[in-house]
Amino acid sequence: MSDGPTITTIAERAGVSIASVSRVLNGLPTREDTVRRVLSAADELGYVPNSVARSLKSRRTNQVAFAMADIGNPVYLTMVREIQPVLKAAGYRLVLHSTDADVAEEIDVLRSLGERYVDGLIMIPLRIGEAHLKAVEAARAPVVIIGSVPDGTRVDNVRTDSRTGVRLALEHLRSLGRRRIGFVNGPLDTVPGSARSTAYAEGIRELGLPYDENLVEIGDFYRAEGAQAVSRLLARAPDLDAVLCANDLIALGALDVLRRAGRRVPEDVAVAGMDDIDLAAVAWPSLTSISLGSAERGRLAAELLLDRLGNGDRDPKVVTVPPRLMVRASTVGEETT
Amino acid sequence: MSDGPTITTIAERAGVSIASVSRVLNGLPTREDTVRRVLSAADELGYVPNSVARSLKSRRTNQVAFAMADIGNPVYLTMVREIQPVLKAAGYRLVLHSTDADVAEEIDVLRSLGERYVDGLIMIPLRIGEAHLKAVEAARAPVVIIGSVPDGTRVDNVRTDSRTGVRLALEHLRSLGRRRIGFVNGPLDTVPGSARSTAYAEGIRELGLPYDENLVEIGDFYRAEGAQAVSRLLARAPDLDAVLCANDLIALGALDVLRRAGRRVPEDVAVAGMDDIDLAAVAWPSLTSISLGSAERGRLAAELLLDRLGNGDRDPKVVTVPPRLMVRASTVGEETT
DNA sequence: GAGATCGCAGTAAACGTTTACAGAAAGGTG
DNA sequence: CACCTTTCTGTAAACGTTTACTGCGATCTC
Repeated sequence: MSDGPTITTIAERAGVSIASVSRVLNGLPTREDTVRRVLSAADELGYVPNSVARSLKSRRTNQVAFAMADIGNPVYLTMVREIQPVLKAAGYRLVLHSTDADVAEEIDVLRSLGERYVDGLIMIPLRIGEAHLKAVEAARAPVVIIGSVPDGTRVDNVRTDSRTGVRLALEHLRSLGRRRIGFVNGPLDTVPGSARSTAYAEGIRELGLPYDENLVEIGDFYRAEGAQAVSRLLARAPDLDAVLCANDLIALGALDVLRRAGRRVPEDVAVAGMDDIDLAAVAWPSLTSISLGSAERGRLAAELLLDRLGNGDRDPKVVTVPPRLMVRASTVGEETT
Repeated sequence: MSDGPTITTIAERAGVSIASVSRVLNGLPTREDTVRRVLSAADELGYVPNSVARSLKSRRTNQVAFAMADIGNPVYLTMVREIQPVLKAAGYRLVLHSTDADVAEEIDVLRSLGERYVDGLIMIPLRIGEAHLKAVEAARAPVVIIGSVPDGTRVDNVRTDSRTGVRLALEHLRSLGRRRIGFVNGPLDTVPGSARSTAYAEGIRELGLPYDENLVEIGDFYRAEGAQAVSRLLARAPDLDAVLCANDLIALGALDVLRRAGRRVPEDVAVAGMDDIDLAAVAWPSLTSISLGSAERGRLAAELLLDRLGNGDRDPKVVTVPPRLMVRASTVGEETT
């Protein structure tokens, strides 16, 4: 593990200057004979260029960071899986940050862009407040935010339309004849939580159904917390005939709770989730879900960032991925599987 | 997005030399007055130190890489989730590599350590051949391998004992009275595939059962491929009363296939998997599995690497995580859930 | 054959830090 | 008061690259 060879080592062995070595290695025009000597010296020494030195000079690191709350969340995982190959193909490495949805940590990631250890950042904050927006605008490297930012914020942005998503789900449930449609949400101070809350209230009214606050329960976007919230909901509104869950993890918890409570899905209670995670298709019964295009959002974010890296000062772009209804057994029964 | 301030900028503003700035920022003894001037200049300018320059000088990047086949695999995901906080607490960032189990890519990751963009690497190769071992020994930065390497290889190594794991599972199934125990494996040229294949043959004999090659089927370590393999197995050995799957994804596929085939689990066919992924506990029926301590292996690998980074030339360590049997409904029925 | 042109290679500066070394100012000692 | 410490600061080199500039020998042009 001795110190590796540098261009200086090569230059000495090949009997040329370090400038020539650099030129050869970068494919700049050089005399045939010099090229040969340098290349064979580099080869014999097992030379590998030092990327740190190169970065210092070139001011590019060929690294991009992705920051999300927790890679255990299937949605973020899906995004990582899409983002990575796109970046890799473009010659970038991926640095992963888990922020535990902690605002201070997220701000810190933005601040740390000043260290210049990455060329850009893709971030998906659960909550977006003033502090975020200020930090984003002050960021020292290009940033792409996944999740709606206020209009006018000068940052590349990939969004989905969870309002329409909720509406799609509600219409689907209503079209199956359901009238007592419960809603299990995550925290209201999160971006998706607040959007989906509003959308549920609106959607219910548009369908001509009465808004009953007993049909709404708030937990968190995880399976266990979701399951508890569903239990509470079931206690408060035992007559419900459908449950819309603000994400699929909650919905999976709901399937469990309903099964244990002896309710048949979908005969007694139809269940729909959101995000269309991989698990939705393989759960039992398979889960009807609103796809919010996680994979596509990830890919688009990566592409937006690459585009921005190649072209520093174009205007910020906003890309919206439309939600799609994925109908499966948890609302319409097995026959369609 | 103008170029950020450097210590030179600060030095000018504070009217001192760059050396003083550096000393103040690193907390070296300095006159009170100088400290104040430098700090306030740094503060006003929003200075953030350039980590690339720092790395070049210090020869440390505070980055560590983790390379695995595919982060979509729950086992690797679990490891990432364990590794990340350990590294973060020690001040390291995580660089993620997905190699798609491609040997050339894995070798390339090892080679790229010469670029010195990370201080160390944790790698989990699916196959380990001569080329790997050579590349590992030649690596220009500390490496920890998760997965058994041949004895004598000079590298830190975290292993599990899948042989014992398979035996635990077989004994469990036998103790439940099962005699026709099928085995669905992944490719034999992989490290786990070959180990588990041998272990199954041995284990069956030790239980005094006849080895029947009709009870063995090979697919791949994924759910879909596993399901197909289970279908084939079921066709060849319709009388089986238990299936051991070489990982949990295969086992989840098995649950599906058996349900569609009208076999009750576990009454007609008991199913056991390996890895004890999160999903095993929440599947329906919940899945009996051999835990191979993925989380623990990840954590140990990170700790080994940190230890090595702090202490370059201790002898390589080998740590083994013992397998544990997690009994759930897919072998013993619902009552224990 | 003299001067212009060209292809190539070497010197040196730069990227933004850290740090060895030397020098200056201030204080203490005889 | 001369000298020795001590404390602080500045100069400069170094980390490993890339690249602007300069210079040299060879080829071309008339």
